[in-house]
Amino acid sequence: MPGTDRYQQHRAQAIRAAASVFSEKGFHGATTRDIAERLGIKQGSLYYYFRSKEEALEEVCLFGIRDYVLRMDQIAASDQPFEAKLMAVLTSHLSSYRERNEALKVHNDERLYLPSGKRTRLKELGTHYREKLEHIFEEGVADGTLRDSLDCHFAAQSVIGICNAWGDIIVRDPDLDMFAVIQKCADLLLDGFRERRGADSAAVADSGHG
Amino acid sequence: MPGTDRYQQHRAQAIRAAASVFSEKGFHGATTRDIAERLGIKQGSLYYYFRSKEEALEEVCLFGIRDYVLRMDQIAASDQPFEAKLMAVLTSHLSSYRERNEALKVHNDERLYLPSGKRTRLKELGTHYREKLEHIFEEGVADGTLRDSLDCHFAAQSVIGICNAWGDIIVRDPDLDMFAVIQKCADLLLDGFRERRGADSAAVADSGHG
Amino acid sequence: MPGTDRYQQHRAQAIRAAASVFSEKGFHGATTRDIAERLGIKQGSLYYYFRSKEEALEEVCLFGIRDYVLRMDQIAASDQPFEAKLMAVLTSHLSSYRERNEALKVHNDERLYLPSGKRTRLKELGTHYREKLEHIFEEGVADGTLRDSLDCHFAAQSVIGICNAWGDIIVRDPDLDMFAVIQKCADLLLDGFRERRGADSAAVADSGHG
Amino acid sequence: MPGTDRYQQHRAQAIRAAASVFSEKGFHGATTRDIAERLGIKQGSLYYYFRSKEEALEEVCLFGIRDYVLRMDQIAASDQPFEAKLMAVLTSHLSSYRERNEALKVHNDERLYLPSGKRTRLKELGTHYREKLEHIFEEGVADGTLRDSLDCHFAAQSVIGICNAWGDIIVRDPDLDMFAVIQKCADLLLDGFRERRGADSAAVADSGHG
DNA sequence: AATGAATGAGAGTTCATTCAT
DNA sequence: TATGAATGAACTCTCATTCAT
Repeated sequence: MPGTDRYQQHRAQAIRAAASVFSEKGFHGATTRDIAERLGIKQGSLYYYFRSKEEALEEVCLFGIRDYVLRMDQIAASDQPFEAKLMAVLTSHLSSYRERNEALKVHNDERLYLPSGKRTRLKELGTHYREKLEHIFEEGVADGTLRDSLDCHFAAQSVIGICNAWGDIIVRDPDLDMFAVIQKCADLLLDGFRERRGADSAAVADSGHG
Repeated sequence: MPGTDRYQQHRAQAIRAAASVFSEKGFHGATTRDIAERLGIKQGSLYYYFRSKEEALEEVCLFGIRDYVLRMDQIAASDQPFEAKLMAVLTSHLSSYRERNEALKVHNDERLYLPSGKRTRLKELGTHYREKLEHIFEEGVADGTLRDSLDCHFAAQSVIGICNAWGDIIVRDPDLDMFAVIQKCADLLLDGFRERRGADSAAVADSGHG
Repeated sequence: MPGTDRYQQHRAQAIRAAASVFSEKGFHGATTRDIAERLGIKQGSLYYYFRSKEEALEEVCLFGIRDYVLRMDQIAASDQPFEAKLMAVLTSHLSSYRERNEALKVHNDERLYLPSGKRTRLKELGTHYREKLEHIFEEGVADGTLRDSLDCHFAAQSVIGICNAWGDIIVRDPDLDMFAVIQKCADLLLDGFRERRGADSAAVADSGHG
Repeated sequence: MPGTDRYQQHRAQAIRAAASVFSEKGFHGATTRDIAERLGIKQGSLYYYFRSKEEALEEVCLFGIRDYVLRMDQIAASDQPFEAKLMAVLTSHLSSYRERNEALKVHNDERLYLPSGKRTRLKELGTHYREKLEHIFEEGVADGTLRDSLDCHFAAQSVIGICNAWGDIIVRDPDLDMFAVIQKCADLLLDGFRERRGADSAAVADSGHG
């Protein structure tokens, strides 16, 4: 009997189990038995929670970006300088991976295996995320923090790309210092790798390093 | 299965067909029948060219990074300033994707499905690539082009990450202007997004970017 | 796959079906579909009872010699004169075939197709059987029933060989009088085919050797 | 161009190769590629010598019993006492195995996989062999060498059974002393295992044993 | 006289899914 | 709420066979 509170709790566990298995073996490489085993139930019982393996993937993907998008909304709505928002975005994105929120990885790598019909909601959320991020960049340009010439679409995509790349590495290497990575990403995104020849550049380059 | 020239030619075509299918559907999502069909032969005949589906994946992955690593060697060995080398790396990496070399994407996304034994050669090549790239960054630091404080390992990983992220986008959107992307990536990596406040920043910002 | 009673019962039926099919067509000539059909289930369902066709063969072979060896133990432990034990052995062995225990035939003809690792248990049981039989012969020699010069190893192998040969014939010809065969085998094994002439027979027996 | 002498020679080699492979792996377990490899030619080329794998089996079986039956004819036609003929039969049969005439083993174990139509010739030859052997026994009874009560059909079958059983063992154990086995088989068949209680019997039982 | 290349049928096996209990 | 049992479709892979060369 769905609708129950307990049912929803169990279902959430099922989604997490599916996320874990999908992220390890990929959607097609994972079996419903794998998922059931991780949950501690039998294969057939899984269908009490999902109508199909595909629905499981759908739920995992949604779960993966839901709070991730939510946090972006919060960050975007907050009243901080650009640099702080960027840090918040990086932290939110990368700690998603570290908190074993394997669902995000699944969303990134496996969502294409959903039929396009079931992908629209995800696409909307993804677009929403990118647009918010773009908007943050636009604000940065407007208030003079960022270069006038900046292509904010490019910037947003690049941030997402870097975060996902480092996210994958972080997931695979639990000893990696996530906050160091976040810091270095922020430096890269703000100032790049090149040495500043001007007098004041040192102060800028230093700011915020632990 | 001789080392005939014709045989090797056909086999190369088979590898390309496999790359194409794997990149579209993933290793587990793709069927040997898919590959055979793309090649215009019957399913069973594939096994004239590969001992197994897994061997096909192996060959695709190797094919995917072979010349990619080769080009990196050439770039690293060349006698150019850092900025030029960076541009060359970005161009090589991203045009790998544009040239429909789907094998690179497959290498990135699917190589983990190979048994670890068959992955060592790939790992070596990948490490070699990253080390060469790191070395380019180290030279950049040494000659004063890059910040002293730069973590070259981080830098190399980030470049690879950004390239793969944009590579995926490029593969999916054939109308995207690849050279514009390359240019913007170079700008990001060199100078970041932040506005230069100092007097001299103009000189830096100028170099050839629109 | 629990240790349920019902499950074990069904599995036993599956083993018997496999025995029947293997004995008819040989291991490689039989298909899993054949076995499933004889069981009245669909091909894929067989794998609920066996992990592989090979495991089915293994189980059949074990089933084929298990009680056969057991009966030998009982006979060997019994307190009867040699002739009675011999009769019991022949009866046990041949009626194994008549009782449509096709598993024994499978064990004899197909066990070599098992990987050597899975054959050790069978080898042990087979050796055990032969040794018990040898021991019966040794007792026969010791109590004066059998010739002093008898090679008991040869004798045991020969009994097994004759039984298997007649067993094959018996399986194929259901009208054959099994007890007549048993009797004649006993006669052969005890006294051979030659006429007893009394005093002078020795001269004849010599001719033709070495 | 069949009919040539060279062709027939090559074909004979092909038959022997097939015999070797079939005896090792069974008819269904062997592949045409296996046979071709043993011959040193390529898979497709085998069809220059056989219309089908089945025809290969047919030829092997025929080859396996042809000279075996021939030798039986010679033995049966010869003018020797029963004991000598028996020895000749045993020697002929068992040395067939030792001479790596794997074809005989194939005939025994695999002929049932031929369609019954193609089996008639074999059946005739087999029957012929058994009848000749039976006839030898009948002569032995007639001349008083063998018991009056002997079932000659049973006797012939038993001889064949024992020979095949020991033949299998001999094939697998190249160190086994074949002539010792022949001698012991002869003893068994003539006099059985039981001790003779008559005064002179000791001499008989001893004769010929090393 | 032999082979490279291909084929198609069928093998064993896996797996998402169903359903009575 | 969960499971044991079964299914059928699909998959990877093998193999006897063919045929142009």
